[in-house]
This record gives sequence, C-alpha cells and structure tokens, in this order.
Amino acid sequence: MNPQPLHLHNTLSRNKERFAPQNPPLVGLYVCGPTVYGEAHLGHARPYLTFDVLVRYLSHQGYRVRYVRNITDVGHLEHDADEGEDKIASKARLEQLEPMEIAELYTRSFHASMRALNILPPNIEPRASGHIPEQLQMIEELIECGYAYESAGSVYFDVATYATRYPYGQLSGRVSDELQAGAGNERRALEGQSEKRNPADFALWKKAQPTHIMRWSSPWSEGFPGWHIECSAMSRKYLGEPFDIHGGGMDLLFPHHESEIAQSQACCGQVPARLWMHNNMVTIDGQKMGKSLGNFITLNELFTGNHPRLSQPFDPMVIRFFVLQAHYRSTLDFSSEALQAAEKGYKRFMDGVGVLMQLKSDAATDDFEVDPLISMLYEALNDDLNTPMLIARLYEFLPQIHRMHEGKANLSAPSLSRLQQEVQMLVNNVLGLNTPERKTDIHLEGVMELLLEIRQQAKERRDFASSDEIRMRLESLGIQIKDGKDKSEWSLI
RNA sequence: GGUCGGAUGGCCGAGUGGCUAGGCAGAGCUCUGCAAAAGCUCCUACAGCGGUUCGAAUCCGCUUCCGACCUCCA
Repeated sequence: MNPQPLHLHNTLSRNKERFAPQNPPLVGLYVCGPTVYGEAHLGHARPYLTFDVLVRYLSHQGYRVRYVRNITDVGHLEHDADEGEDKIASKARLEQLEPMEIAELYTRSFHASMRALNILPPNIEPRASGHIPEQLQMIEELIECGYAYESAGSVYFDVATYATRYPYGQLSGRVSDELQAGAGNERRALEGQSEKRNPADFALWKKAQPTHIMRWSSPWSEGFPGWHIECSAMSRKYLGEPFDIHGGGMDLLFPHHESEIAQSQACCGQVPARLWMHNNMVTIDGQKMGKSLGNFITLNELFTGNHPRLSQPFDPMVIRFFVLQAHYRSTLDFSSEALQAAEKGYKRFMDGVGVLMQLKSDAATDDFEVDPLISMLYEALNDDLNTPMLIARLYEFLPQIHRMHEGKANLSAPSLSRLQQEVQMLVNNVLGLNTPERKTDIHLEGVMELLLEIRQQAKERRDFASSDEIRMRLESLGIQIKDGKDKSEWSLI
C-alpha cells in the first residue's frame, strides 16, 4: 500500500528523514502549546492543525501516539513590559480578574476553537502551573551539575559552561561565540541582564517583583519558572528522554527550543527529542501574524466574520482546508480573498468526495487502476506531510468521479469500495475534513417533499411565476432549491 | 550586523534537471423555462544577470527585493 515510508523534515539535520520511532508502535510527541493570556488567532491554529494531521496520520498508520501539548499559564514577560511584569498579571489588573481566571477563560476559548477546527485533543495537556515541583526538580539538577547558578534570587542557565562540553546552537545554527552578545544595532534593554554572568544565559527561575501576582516558593526566592523549563520538565515527565518528535512554530526555534535542548542535554546527557519539526508562519500583508505586531485575526473573528479585514464569516472547516492547502513549512499568506477562494474550492472538493461516497457499482471490471491512484495519495503524505499535494491529487481525480457518476467509467464493486474507504479515510480521518451533517427534522423533510411536489406541478403546467416564487421565498428562508433533470433537490444554506 | 529561509501565471499555492500541479478569479461551451449547481474547454508562470548541462523554474555564483529569528513571540 505505502510505496515509500513516511519521511519528515528534521530541523536538527535540515533534511527529510525516514520516520522511525524508537519503540514502535509507540510514538512520543510533544508540541509547544499556547500561552493562555489572549484569544487564539489564525497563527496559533497553524501548528495545532499541522500536528493534528501528523497525529491522525500516524494513528492511521497503526502507531500509538502519546501526544503531549502543554498549556502555559504561569505567565512570562510581556514584550514591552517595563520591569519583568508578568503577562497574565498585567492583564489581570486591567480586567480586575484573578490571573488564573484569565488563564482559565482563554484556555476554554482555546479548546472551543480547537474543537471547531476538528483538532483532536492531545492525550495529555499539562499545565505549567501544575508542574512547578517538576520544574524545581530539574532546576536543582542543573545547579548540581554545574550548569546553572543562582543570582539575586533568580537562577540562570550557564551557557558558557555548557558550551564547553556540548554544541550550543546546533538546532538554530547559531554560534555561541561572543559575537552575538555584542552584535545587533538595537539590543533591547532587558531586565535582569546585570544578574547574569553572560548575556546569553537564560532564566530558569525568576524572582518575582512585588507587583508580580503569580508566584511560587522555591529554594531561591518567591518567583516563577523561566520560559523554557516547563517544556523540558513536562516532556521528560510524560515522554521520557529522548522521545520521538518535538514540534512547534518556527519562531520558537531560538531561543526556546535551543534552550530546551541545552537544559535536557545538561541534565540527561542527550538531546530530548530525535526529530524536531517546525511549522512556518501565517503572514498577513507579507508579515508574520503575531500578538506583538497587533496584526492578528482571532479564530473567533474568523468564525463570526467580525473583523474589518473579513468580508464574511468562515466555516472552521474552510479555515482548516485553507491551512492544509499550503505545506506546513511554507509561509501562508492570509487574506479574505484567499479564504473565499478556499471556501469555494472546499465546497467543490467535498461535494466531489460526497459523490464518490454515493457511488454504487454493478460493473464486473475496472476501467482504470485504483492502486496507483491510492499510492499517489499516500506518496504525498509520506513526503513530509505534503497535504497540498494530497489535496491537489484528489482534485485531479474529481473528473473521474463525475465520469463514474454519469456512468461513463466503471469500477468493480471491490475496487470501488476500496477506493471509497481510502478516500474517506484520508479526507475525514487524516485531513480531518468533515462536513457536519445538518440535522433536519422529520417534519421539515415532509413539508419540503410536499412543497417540491407542488412546485413541480406548477412547472409542469408552465406556471413559472409560482415555481420561481417558491424558490425565491425558500431561499430567503435559508433553503436552496436546485432543479435537476426530472426532480429538484433542496438543501439548507 | 549575524543566522536561516523565501522570490512561481490576476490572486492563493505545489513541485521535479527534460514530460504544462492544483485551487480561486476570468473567457467560452454543455445542461436548463429561468436560476443555481455541475461538467467540459481555454488562460503555459517560475525576480534579474551570469555559469554548469544536450537540456534548468529546478544545480552553482552574483545582484535586487521580502520575511523569520537574534533571550521569554505559534
């Protein structure tokens, strides 16, 4: 069935590598989750969609995936914050809510958006706030090994010492030389720099300012964990080390993932994950869609159409289709027009798939070969999860489906049923595209049948005024009539 | 300044050293009382300049432009 095995691009080697988990059929996957201090936007959806397809495909291939995706709810520095102010704490004062209330609110909103996009929940969704002991433990280990030091109540990772034994910067291709510290024209004035031995050092534990609401006690100070340690601690707890795949957005490559590698390597002597996958950014007007740039469109705004850049609401499945029509390692440029194009394409695509599913066969022989076709579909996925290629090949097959529908081509019952199963599997289970069945109650069915019958009679006596009025008024009620050759069909808009 | 990645037809987006991805838009046609939908057909692009090659959008070099990252951003 699968002509060639699954290959995935590994950021660590910058090559496509054959996917081979350490302990098949088990696969350990960790993906960096959201920081829950704001509404999730389209940019956030991309990694979760990408890795959703990965998880679905791996499961489809018979792997048993343990998918861990964290919730960052301990709060980190605001981009423009003055003095190490906690993101969540600062928002809390604005809204007069408890920090954890905010985290909870946005966590729920995030979950709702993920559900709408048909993104399967991870197997474990650990919260950083629920894993403070694990993080403290890891920090202590790092201090014991001599890779971390305390300074004014905070604890920092000692990059210089680390770099004497391990290659720092192997993931991002960055050199750990002095060069980078002094380079750059507009270095940001960062809080806590003076406490560090080296500008490249990063925080494992931060002492909380008096204004800082979210805080936990530790051997060093009342404070909160550094940004990178939660992922290291939680992935180690639930997946062990090394685990198979670590994923996230490309913007996390440095410093986040580089730091994770350093922490784990210093602690456990090895790079935490064997395969590192990074999705590219969603752009808008050629620029990264991001919180700090303020150019983002939230998922809820997309679903409701409530944004100046949007001409209409978009079905979550259209968003999903739109994202999957680009390869995950390419940037994807957002525009309302592009989404509208995706919407139309999606409808035609799913209609075609629907026609295929309805087909029945009474033919004895095949007019074309099914196997090569199916192989082509899998080849696309196996080549680094090339969903746009998979979708394009399914599109190319659409005319053949219609030919069969018109009786111009035939497949034997076994071949047809195999094709139907495979396509359904790929479209629904792997790509995760579903047209939810519109629930129509039995009364409406009957009423519509009656109405269409009356309209048909009107048409037969060439009373087009009446038949057109019925069609028009139904349309204003949200019911669309399509006249076929000898009967009409109706559907909810 | 450094590291990395891009530049593909009106728009969105794949891709391979030779065989015109695909979608949307546009044009024409078929079907049709009219619509709608659907189907068929057409629209042959790869930033620029060199080089390698029998052949390059695809490999190499240079140029221009764009983006991501450079310590808490998916």
